[in-house]
Amino acid sequence: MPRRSTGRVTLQDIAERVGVSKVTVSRCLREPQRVSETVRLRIEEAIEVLDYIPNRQAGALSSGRSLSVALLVPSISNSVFSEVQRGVDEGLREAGYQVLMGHTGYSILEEERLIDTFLAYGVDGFVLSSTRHTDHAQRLLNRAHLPVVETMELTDNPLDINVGLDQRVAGRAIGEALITAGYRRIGFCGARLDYRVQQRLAGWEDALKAAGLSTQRCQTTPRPSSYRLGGELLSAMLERWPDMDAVFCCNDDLAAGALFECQRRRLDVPGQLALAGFNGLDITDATWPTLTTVITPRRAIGEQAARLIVERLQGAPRNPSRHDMGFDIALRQST
Amino acid sequence: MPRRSTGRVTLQDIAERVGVSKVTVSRCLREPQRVSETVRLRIEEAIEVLDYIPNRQAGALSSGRSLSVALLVPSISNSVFSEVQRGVDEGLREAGYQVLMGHTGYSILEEERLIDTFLAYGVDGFVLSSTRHTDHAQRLLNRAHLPVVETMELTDNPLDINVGLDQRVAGRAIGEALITAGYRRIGFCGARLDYRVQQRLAGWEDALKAAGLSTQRCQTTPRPSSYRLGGELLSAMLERWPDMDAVFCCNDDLAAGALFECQRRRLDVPGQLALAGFNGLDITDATWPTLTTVITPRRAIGEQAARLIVERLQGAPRNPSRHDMGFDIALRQST
DNA sequence: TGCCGCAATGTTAGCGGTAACGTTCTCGGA
DNA sequence: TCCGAGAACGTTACCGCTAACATTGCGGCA
Repeated sequence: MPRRSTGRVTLQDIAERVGVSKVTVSRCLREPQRVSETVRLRIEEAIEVLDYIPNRQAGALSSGRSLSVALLVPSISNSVFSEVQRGVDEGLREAGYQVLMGHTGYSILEEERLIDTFLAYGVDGFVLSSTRHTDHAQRLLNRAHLPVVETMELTDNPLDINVGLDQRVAGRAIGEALITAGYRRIGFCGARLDYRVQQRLAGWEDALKAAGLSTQRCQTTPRPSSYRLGGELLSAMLERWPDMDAVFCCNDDLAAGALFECQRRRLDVPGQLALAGFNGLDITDATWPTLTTVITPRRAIGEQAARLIVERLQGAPRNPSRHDMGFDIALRQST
Repeated sequence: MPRRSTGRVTLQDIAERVGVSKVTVSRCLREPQRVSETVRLRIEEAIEVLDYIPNRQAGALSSGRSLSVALLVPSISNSVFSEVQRGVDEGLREAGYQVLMGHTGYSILEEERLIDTFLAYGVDGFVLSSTRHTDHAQRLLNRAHLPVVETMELTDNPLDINVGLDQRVAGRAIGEALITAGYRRIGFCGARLDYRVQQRLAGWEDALKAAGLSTQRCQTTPRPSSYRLGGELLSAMLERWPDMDAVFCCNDDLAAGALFECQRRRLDVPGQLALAGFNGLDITDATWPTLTTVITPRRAIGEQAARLIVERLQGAPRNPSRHDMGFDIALRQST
């Protein structure tokens, strides 16, 4: 007994109904202008009537192209990446590609696992949100000969394409902005401490050292960021360094949490303590006082990544490149 | 000239290296206990050495199962759904399924498009985050004979499985909580006005009417929620109804934004105005004052959805059902 | 001794598409 | 009249994997 089909409508069903071969139907879907008007109309009608849904697995298997691209982000709940995702999604959808998203939970091992999974699914390209990967992951990506974009931070050794901003320069810039604003006893508070946060910390140190200021007021933890953690870290810092006059928080969540803690303590911001965040999330422009932050071009990063991937998928040659998308300092009420 | 292969390592390559047929290799991957120890070890070694990655498209095409499930959420940036996503993801991954996520932007037309896309990709099931769909989407889902879970709200007419909470009852509960706390001139502010928000609004009206209170203080807009919008809506409401003593915001983003606006106006919360939100996002427990809210079991909803999908994928019969996951009222400092 | 059963592996025939090449037919120009 | 070029459609052979069934070999038991 032959294996029975899944029961779904196939190209063959359309072909039989119209009285042509299934290649003609396939052609009609991919290059309509190569099929005569009359046949095309009848095929389109049959597709409509039978609710035909092409089987992409079969198509991909046969053509070697899946028309999908994987986007790996560290965390879905972190709104930082939802903007990147939007940019990527929009750009790729226009070109007819579907974005498949995975989240690594900030773990390069999990990233490796996902790269493996999505390679198994036959994606045509990858957008990663870091430049740090396991050796095995790098090997897999190199062997696959697919376009790969590493986003968010910049690196001197891109796997392929690199789109992001210099996190260290940005950290230095916000440090300098605080110094320019007159603050002298500036703290840093950081959570998670992934590579990007470390870079921001290094930039903050650069700025303070260049101005001859102490970099000792530095409170970090490997725990994941959250509003509450921002409050906790700030409390610990106020305890250790009561004279602190400003804090650069490694991201906006911590900064907002720190602000709430100040409100709880009836500590005037920026009168008694100035606060700065990083990323430019919506909340920084909504709180009272509004929060000074570094606005990162996340959407633009996503769009650029999509553009470069599409270019490559449409035949552009492999050409390792680095795209610095810059950043903006938004000086707001909190400093 | 025959079509050349993609150059990727295939089952055949492994088979040749080990000196067995490719079926044995395939079997070794799917049912290791059915292959002799010696052969198994040699196959595993070959897989390791050659960095073999199975081609899921081919596997899915042949077996009719893709080991993937689609999860459609309205918005990725809305942290409400990231918890659902985590629950779904965890549950499905354990069972060996990959979650493919799509976002509908709160549009049922876009949902329809995504259902079509993911059917083309051959997913084995769907988790939707609403009970509202286009007719065509419903037809597609019914015809596909796949397990489908509609989450978040409850419905009397589930497509298949329904896991959520009664949004109207929850809206009523928070209304009653405000009344019990002594508030009498209670407002409602809502954005987006999707079905769930409408239900919460109806619940709020139920509560107020039952207590003989006026339901006129109701400010809504179709615009999407944001912190800033919460501030804008509150401003408009204070203008129209200066005597208002409490506001139930349809979600936590609006509530937080309203709180920030109160701080800006030096309006004491809850002294001069009480605020309540909906969902129980992290921020509600971090602000000063902390925000009263309805805690929805989003993670549990996701986990339950995953459990029920897996059950069905493992052979349980179709059995339309409704699972009320309840909610909790968290009375905090803002009321 | 012969036969059965089972473990281990192989053979065959697809799954639903698409690339590459073949065939048919029409039509215009030398 | 004949030939050649396209347009329009068909045939064939895969893509890489797996379901279903076939085969082999060995041990145990009547």
